[in-house]
Amino acid sequence: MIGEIPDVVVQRLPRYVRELRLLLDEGVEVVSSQELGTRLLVTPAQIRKDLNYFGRFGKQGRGYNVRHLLEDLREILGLGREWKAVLVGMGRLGRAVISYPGFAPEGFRIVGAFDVAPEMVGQKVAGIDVRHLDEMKEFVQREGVYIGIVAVPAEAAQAVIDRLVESGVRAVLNYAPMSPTVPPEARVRTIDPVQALQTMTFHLRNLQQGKGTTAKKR
Amino acid sequence: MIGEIPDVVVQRLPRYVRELRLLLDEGVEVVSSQELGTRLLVTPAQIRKDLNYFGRFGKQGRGYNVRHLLEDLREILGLGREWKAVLVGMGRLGRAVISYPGFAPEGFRIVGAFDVAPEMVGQKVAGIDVRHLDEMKEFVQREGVYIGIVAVPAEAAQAVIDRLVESGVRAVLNYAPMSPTVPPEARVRTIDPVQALQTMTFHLRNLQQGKGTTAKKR
DNA sequence: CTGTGTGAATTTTTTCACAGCT
DNA sequence: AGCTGTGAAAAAATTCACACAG
Repeated sequence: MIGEIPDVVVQRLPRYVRELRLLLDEGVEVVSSQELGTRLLVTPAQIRKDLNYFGRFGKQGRGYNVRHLLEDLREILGLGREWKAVLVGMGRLGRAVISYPGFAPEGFRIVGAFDVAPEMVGQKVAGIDVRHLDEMKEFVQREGVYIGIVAVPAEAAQAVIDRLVESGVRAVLNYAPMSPTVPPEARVRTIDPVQALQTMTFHLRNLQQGKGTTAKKR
Repeated sequence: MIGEIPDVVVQRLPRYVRELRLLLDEGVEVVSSQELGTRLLVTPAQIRKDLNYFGRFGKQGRGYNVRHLLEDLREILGLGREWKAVLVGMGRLGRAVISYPGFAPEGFRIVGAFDVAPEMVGQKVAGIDVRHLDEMKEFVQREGVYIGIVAVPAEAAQAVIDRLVESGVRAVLNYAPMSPTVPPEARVRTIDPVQALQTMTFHLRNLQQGKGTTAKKR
């Protein structure tokens, strides 16, 4: 039923979902590709094409029913259920991630935390027991976890990702600043704020240096 | 001199930079597009095409000098200097960002922090004074800051971004889960781990719900 | 020989434009 | 009349393939 969907299309769907929820909260019942596109800075044709990969959700002359389209897209993205995740790496970054309140409302629940540092293992962070990495495989398989979040130093990340995938994890959210590889049965996405900044400085490179700490006031 | 570079090319350059530094640290002096491509999961032709937008860095029959290519790419990306940044939003996320040790080694220094909450303003976090948002514009202009980092709730983010750009900021790193818009003189990039997860669940959607006892093998 | 630089070919992605449903 | 769904056209990105430099 769903054929081969270009990845670039899948990447856009979550943005549609989020905007549709805003529209729903605003009490909007029907939206045109035009209006949705304006709000998301996407062309109407692209929205229609994207949605068309999955079915015919619109009513000609009218637009899309916000509630139904939202529900359908959530279903398509597999968001109609809760997803368990494990987090590896309980350093500063890992602790920030496990305390981040943005995952749960979207159905992502961190159910296990792992590290190798003896001083971390056995602790409880944000209500979750920190276990030794060696217990991870058993845990992942017992709990049926398919998502892993990696917050270890870059040097250790590939090995951790390998172990996650070997344990049964099929989707990895990587916070380590490196380019990981995974076997074809798994996916990985890297969150890297520094790289995001570095792509923008390209366009800024001829701007003036700001005043340094020793600069005189003007 | 540098013509119109496709954005998709610029996005890849920081990855090349990072891999080249690793190679340099390993003592590798020369690398082929083949070898670099293998390490980054990119085709050799793509690497050669990308680099070609900026000049001829390679030696035929030999490859690219790691040190020189690294330096040249850093210069192209504007990474040969320190960039000041301001952070807006000192909630849980903002405090994690300001304490994140990954920015400074790459030349991004957070020099100012802003919030509107009276209980935050006046505090010092990670050695940086938290000021009221109303002081931001003056600060940004006095210090010559071109980068803003946004860690406020989604509802407030667009207004904050508008104020940043109006203050003179030209690049915004947005941590709020929303789709911001900026005028053409500025750039914005959004860091959104939830969306990253949501693009991956699409491929996982037919996996079993996991609960210990009903684990299934294949 | 090896591996770059680069036009040409191919593939992918986006946009156009309009028939047809409501 | 308004707006979707969708082929066709256009644009963009990627890959091919090879002349040629070291």
